[in-house]
Amino acid sequence: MLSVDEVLEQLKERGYRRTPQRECIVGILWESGVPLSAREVHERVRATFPHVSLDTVYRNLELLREAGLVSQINLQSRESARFELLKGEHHHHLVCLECGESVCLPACPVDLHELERRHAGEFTVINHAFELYGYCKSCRS
Amino acid sequence: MLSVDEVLEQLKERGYRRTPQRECIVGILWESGVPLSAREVHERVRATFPHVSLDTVYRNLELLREAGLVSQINLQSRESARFELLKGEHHHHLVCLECGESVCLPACPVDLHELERRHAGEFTVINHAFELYGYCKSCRS
DNA sequence: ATCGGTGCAAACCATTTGCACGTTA
DNA sequence: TAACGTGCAAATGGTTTGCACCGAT
Repeated sequence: MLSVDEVLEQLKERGYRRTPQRECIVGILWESGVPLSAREVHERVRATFPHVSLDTVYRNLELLREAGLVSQINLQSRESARFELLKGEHHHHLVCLECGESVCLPACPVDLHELERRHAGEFTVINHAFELYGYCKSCRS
Repeated sequence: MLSVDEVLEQLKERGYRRTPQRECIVGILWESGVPLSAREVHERVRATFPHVSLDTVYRNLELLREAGLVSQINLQSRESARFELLKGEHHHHLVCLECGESVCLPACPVDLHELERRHAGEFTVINHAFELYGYCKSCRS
């Protein structure tokens, strides 16, 4: 379970600098339990740094994604991508088709090693995505 | 396992008309084993109907998706969506991060009923998405 | 004769990029 | 002070929409 400082430390090890904007963006992602869109991150960052631009948010999210510290989620929805800080535990989400809110699934239902083994011949598996779609308590009427 | 005609028949039952463009788009999706982007569908349709517009392709793909006859796959990257005709069998894909090509997984690795049961209280599960990402034989060097 | 479907062009919207300046190491 | 990071504005690219005409039922 990584802390905000540990995340920033990992960035530093990769040669990235520590800036107030970057700290704030990581902090926002850290605090929020659920995946956020770039726009949502931007709005929250602006509460502290009103001058921060949306491009900076995008650039930092991309950078965090490349560093493997953030996962980007955009399967099967035409909406904007959502980003989540990976604090360590591997998991997936239940996504509400109505309000877009997402809930964490307690565990990964997939035996990745088994799948990797099965396809080792033709494919090198790097990553996977799994999402459940449906309606949350307040949206199913 | 649905045929092209059966797909068009299902559309008719929902009040949609049978047009040459629509027939052709369904035919293209049918022939292609792999998911295609809207642009790819457009290019292939144009081989037969040079005048067809990209918007028509999008409108028909959306219509087929709404009718539950096509599944939309958004790769974990920011590339364009891909669309696949559902001929009946439920399955998922292995997607190459380099060339974008996808391979069908033989089976669904998820016990959906189990998951539905587990979350029945707070969530009504409608659908799910699962994708493996990695590198295919020719792209991993 | 209707009303859905289509083509065209313009609009939209999330995301990306070029550039000049400010900041971190 | 040398890159890196940021803000701004403009570009990009996939997808959607308004509108007038065409064609299937």
